[in-house]
Amino acid sequence: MARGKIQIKRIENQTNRQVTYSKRRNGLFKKAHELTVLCDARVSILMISSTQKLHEYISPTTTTKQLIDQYQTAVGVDLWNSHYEKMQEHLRKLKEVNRNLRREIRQRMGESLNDLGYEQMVNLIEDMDTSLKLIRERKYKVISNQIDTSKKKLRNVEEIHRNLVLEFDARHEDPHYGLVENDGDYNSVLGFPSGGPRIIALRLPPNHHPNHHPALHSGGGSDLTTFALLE
Amino acid sequence: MARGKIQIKRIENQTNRQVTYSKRRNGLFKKAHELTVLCDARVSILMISSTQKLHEYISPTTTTKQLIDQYQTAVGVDLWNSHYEKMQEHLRKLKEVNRNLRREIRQRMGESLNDLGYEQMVNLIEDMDTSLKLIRERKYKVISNQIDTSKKKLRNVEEIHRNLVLEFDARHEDPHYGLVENDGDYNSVLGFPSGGPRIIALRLPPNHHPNHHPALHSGGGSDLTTFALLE
DNA sequence: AACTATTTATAAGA
DNA sequence: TTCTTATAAATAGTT
Repeated sequence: MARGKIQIKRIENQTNRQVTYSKRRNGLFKKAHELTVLCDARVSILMISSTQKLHEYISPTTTTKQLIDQYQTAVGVDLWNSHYEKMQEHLRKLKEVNRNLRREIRQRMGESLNDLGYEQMVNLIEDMDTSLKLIRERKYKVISNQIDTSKKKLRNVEEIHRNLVLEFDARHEDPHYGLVENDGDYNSVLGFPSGGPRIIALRLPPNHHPNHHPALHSGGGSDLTTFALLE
Repeated sequence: MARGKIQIKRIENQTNRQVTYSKRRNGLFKKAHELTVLCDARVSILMISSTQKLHEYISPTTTTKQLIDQYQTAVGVDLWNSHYEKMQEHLRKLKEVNRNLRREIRQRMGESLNDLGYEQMVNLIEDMDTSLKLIRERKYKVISNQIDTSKKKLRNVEEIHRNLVLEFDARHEDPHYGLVENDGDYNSVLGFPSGGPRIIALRLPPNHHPNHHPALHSGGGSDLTTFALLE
């Protein structure tokens, strides 16, 4: 626009094009900024040069993201909709499944029975009867397992007790023996809440017999001998 | 820039501002387009006026979405991500809820009982027992309703039958009477699957008695008298 | 929306 | 890139 008029068509000279791009870009950004200030408007300019470099202008009163968001709202076509669609669909299906699951549970709890036909109600009752039997069986199994475990624990404790009595008999001339910690309260061992492996520590006199009883496992270098109870 | 220099600051006169916005907007878009052509660049301009109107320029060689996508890639900040996050979270929660619902149903069907403690199992059995009672009560209620309905239908059919017998007695000298359609199969009326209102048509002789019986409603101009069954 | 005096942008050259 | 400058283009104020 100076020193000669130019045709508005692609500048073939690469350097020239680059220079013009740079100059006009600044001009454009300047105009955009003037518009922003003069007219209290918000402007976003994104441009990509023929060399794929990106430049942007954004009015100081806003952000590019904000303006793009507003653009979407105004234009109505949600630019990220295509990104969302699958997710939206997934969400919809999940909600549907959820609704159905909730209804099934409600019905199994005796609510929302209006949704069920007579046949379905009969089936539900049959099904729940079967399930209830299964759960009761399972309950009995759990109970009997616990009884078994308790019996084993009891036997184990009795065994330890016997050993202690033997130990006591063998060493009754020595006044230093003694049972420390868990002093004979075997009943607590039988309770339902099962803790970790229970340890009973027996303080032995320093010079104890090397091989006392096979069921007693001697602890490493410590003078505390430990007895692991069967779980 | 003509007829006097102006300060680059907000134009207070509303009309003036509007006019300037319009003029300069066109100038900006024209410049943007020249840049597009001259320099083989791609330009996107989004602008929002002080009156919240949106205008845009986009190089004919591209689309706004394309340019915004490229902008994102170049700048590295994913504009859509923040939009996703809420949805992702929602999705995650729904899946979790779904999982729990499924587990509850499985447990109510006697599966996955390993996840339940003894106490929980006892509670479940109690709960299911109660629910089962509820459902059975409901079933009995449905049955008794159906029985009531059937009884009503039966009484209605009997009434019609009585009327037909009376009608027959009153006209036994006329050999043209006859029952057409639904020829006496009252049992089918008692079946569980309830249809629409049942109609029994009785073909009467052309010159029948004007007032036969109050329970028989005469159909309009037709010579078919209809009997509506109570539902 | 058109006009036009004037400012501003910028093409070409350095 | 930046500066210079002749000239094209844009536009503020007016009609």
